[in-house]
Amino acid sequence: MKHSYADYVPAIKAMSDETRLKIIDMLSCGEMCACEILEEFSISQSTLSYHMKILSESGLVNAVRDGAWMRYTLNKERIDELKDFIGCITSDKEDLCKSWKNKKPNNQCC
Amino acid sequence: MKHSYADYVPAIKAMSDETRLKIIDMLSCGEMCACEILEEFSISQSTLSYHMKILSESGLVNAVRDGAWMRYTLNKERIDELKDFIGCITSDKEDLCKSWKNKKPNNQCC
DNA sequence: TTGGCATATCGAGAACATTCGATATCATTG
DNA sequence: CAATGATATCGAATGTTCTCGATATGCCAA
Repeated sequence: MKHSYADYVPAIKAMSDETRLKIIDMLSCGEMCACEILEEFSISQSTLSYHMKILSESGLVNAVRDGAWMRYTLNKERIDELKDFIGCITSDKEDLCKSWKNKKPNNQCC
Repeated sequence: MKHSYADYVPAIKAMSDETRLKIIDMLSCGEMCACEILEEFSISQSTLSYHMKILSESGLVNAVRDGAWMRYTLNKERIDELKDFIGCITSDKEDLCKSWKNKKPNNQCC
């Protein structure tokens, strides 16, 4: 698989915050609107808006306006891509490994 | 599964950096020492040491001293835990969802 | 068309992250 | 035990993230 690390940094950064992790967890149950989400936290409305922006700009969350409300859902495709990416970089890969290893005789370092 | 969001924040933060993602990718090929890793980057030795500290304190990477060198490996167990956690918070869960949804009649928001 | 509710943006302050060069520590080898 | 090489830590500079209150915008309903 081809991938650029930088392509995934915003999504991983989006997940690297306790509040946003909980929001993702909540959205896994299905669509929620901003004010419903807000009720579960002790943060200001502007702070929630900031977090929702980070989540939606990262691609992990879809945001659609419905009248006065914003309705949020998880972007499952994007989340699957991220999971695949993490699976990929944490598992052995013949080709890439050849270029990083095998440069030195065994067990010899610097 | 029981989990606390905060337990996973350091590991996700550790992954939210391009340099560290590449290091994880490199380590997926097997053990490497600091100076081998350093060769692949254009960063100072102290900066690499900082990144390796973040990775090892997050639990994603094992660090063992071998004489003058540090040998790094991926902590596959911890990585699997993280993958499980991400899988968990991004998939529907009967019990938790009940507490977040079903508070209001259908489709009614704030 | 005005009032009120939902959400977004702005500006500022505090906290945290990243980088570096300099220096300290620790291990090995002569 | 001195010299050298590998790694860690320190202190400072710079950039980024998170939070808030204040205010703006967008939408609906009377």
